[in-house]
Amino acid sequence: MSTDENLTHFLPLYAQVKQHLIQRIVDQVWAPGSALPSEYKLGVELGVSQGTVRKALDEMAAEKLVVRKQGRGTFVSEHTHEQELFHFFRLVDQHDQQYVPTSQVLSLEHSESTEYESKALGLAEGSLITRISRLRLLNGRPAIVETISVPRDLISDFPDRSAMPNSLYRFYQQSHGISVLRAVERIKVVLANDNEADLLGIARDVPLLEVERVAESIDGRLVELRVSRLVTDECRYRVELT
Amino acid sequence: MSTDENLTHFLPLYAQVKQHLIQRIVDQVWAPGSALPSEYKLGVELGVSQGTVRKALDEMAAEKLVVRKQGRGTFVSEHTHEQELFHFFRLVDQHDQQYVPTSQVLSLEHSESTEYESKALGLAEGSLITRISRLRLLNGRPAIVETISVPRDLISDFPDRSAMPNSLYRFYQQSHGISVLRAVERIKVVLANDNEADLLGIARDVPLLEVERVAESIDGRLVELRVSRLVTDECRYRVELT
DNA sequence: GAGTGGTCTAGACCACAAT
DNA sequence: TTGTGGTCTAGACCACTCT
Repeated sequence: MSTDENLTHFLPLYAQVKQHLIQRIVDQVWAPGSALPSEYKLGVELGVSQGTVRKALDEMAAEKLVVRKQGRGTFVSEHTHEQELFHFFRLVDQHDQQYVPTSQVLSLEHSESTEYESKALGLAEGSLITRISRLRLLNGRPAIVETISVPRDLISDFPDRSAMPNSLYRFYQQSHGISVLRAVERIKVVLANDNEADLLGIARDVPLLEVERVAESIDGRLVELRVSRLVTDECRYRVELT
Repeated sequence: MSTDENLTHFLPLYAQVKQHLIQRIVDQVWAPGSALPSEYKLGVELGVSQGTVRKALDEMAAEKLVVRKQGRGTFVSEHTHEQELFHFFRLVDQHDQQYVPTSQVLSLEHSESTEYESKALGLAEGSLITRISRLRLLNGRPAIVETISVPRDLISDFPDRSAMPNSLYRFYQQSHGISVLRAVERIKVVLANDNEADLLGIARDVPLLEVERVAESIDGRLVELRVSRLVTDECRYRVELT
């Protein structure tokens, strides 16, 4: 990695180092949870100073691509129950306490994508997808009906209904090396249909909060469309703007 | 700023520098929009190296407390129309385009705080507040009814209804040196009351999205409670999780 | 040309974790 | 004791802005 390369790409050295390191994580040269070489070794290998490697790794740590532990090393991020819970699950009770949801799989089907799914996931219409429906409970009470659509060419071997893990992002990562690091959610109000009313123990046409989430993997692929519909009698969707 | 201070507080030098600089921004030694001294000058003044000042300023830039401009200097952040729009206003249309809302002040009253307001803003019940109601239009169509509650001891001189600026955060900053940098929003579903139905041109009991926002200033004071109720026929509340 | 932030380097020492 | 990341410094050079 020479300075000439810098002049060619008009990109600072540390940014080139960062891209290089990200590519190696994407390529699973270093798997989630494993340690990267030390800053000094990476510097020697890439022909830059330790300080330049440090700046690349600091930015990657800020983006949660890696976790740095003093005295131990730098590790590729992995999805833990805690992380997923506190990072992607935004429902809190009236005292701002996060819920620990449980899940009950209602159905798992293979199908062709609808127009809506295709558009959201950037697929050709009629692509093969897997569609999972879940009922989620907060404090043991049915509160969320959720439909998850995943392209079959990304994940083709979901476990049986009975063995489906509560934390899907961890499953994607551990079984397929797909790390969800980013998501966009769009929220609106809808009315419960008969099925949702039945599952949630409410009347038809009761208004629900709909959260539509598109999840993106570390290399930019759209992994999942998740539409959650929930009763906000007791819970709130919480966002911090900073 | 000696190293001994570091040993006393068990805080890295750059973090002490950062706290010091933040305090000077809070105290309006450097007003929003004005330039800080150069890294080198600050280093000399505080008795640390330029690199240590740089690390402090880099973190402050990441937190949007300051803006750094190559070749020009480092400036205290100020609320611009653009910033406020793209940072705090999360409503988009069906093509993910942000709206540019307009506002119409419905009422401005001075009052004692309700239990709800007191709790949200951390006030003693019955504290003096100013309460503003606005109707906000998206693409010229009424879409949001908003009630804003502000402690009178923070802002006591709101302009008349007719002169009320569309961008309140800019007003807080320019007139009172109060910079809103952080907010927490909680979202739920509610039903339109008669007044809301009337203003929004919908029927009573149509479900609305309610966004409750508590805004916090740079020094941690709770500046504003804002409850917005909106029709999500066409718009969506958009969040990026990263 | 002078002044600013941005990048890159090299080296010293500290704090922490494992052996 | 060894190896890791964390902090701090000093100095060089680059890129940008203004006058």
